[in-house]
Amino acid sequence: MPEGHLIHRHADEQHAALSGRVVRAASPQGRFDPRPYDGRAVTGVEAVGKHLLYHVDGAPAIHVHLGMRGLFLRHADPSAAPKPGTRLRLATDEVAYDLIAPIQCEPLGPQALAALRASLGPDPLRRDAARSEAVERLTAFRGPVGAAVLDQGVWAGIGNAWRAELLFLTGLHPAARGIGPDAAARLWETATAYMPLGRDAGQVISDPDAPDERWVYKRERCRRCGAAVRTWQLASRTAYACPVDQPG
DNA sequence: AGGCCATGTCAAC
DNA sequence: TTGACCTGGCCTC
Repeated sequence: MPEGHLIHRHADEQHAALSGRVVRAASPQGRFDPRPYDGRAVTGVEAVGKHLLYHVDGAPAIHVHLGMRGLFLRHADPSAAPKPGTRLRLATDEVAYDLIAPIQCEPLGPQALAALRASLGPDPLRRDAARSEAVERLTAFRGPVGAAVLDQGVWAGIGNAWRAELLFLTGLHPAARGIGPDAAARLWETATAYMPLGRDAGQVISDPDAPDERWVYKRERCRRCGAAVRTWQLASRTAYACPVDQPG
């Protein structure tokens, strides 16, 4: 379930395991050329929204996007055989990470890297995200707030589950338009408060006292008031809202 | 065993 | 607007 919180979790874990180490790189599937990376030192792994970036000494960065189905398999024994479909394996003497079914795994030079960063809005999980810019980009969006938060150029890292839960927690209806700076700031505060909990727990957390529960996402009834949750398509994804707690 | 859907995104029609 | 990506989880048979 790769929304931003899980991408950051992968980045944190792999940064700790790979950064400062020389790695073996391989592509059992054959759709990525590992040669520029094999035997080189990883200098950092970071997440920007839902994108992962591997910085490698003397080689272009590796840009990975998991999409909906991509996943990592971690092998505590780096001599373990990878699945045949493994796009990329990065391994040290201690651990191997196998990348399966990403929508993107490509080398990225400095210019393309800068373009990628420029295309993304502030990420609630990054320290360098500025609240003022987050408010500006959200209030400037022409369209419903439920489409704005899924637009990675507005805010980066939010997916469908976080959209549903963050809008609920802020009391905003996904179809609401013309969100003002106060509401935008409250939504941003909610995102920066909850998404780190989700990163640390490895799942969406919208109630710290009930980490496995959701308020409206994929629910028949609102967990707070019991009203029937409304669902409809918004920005090509299923939107969820409580008609009582998220009035029009 | 097999069908369908999913937390995402983009290129091709 | 649809297909690709080509996995995993859940459901039905």
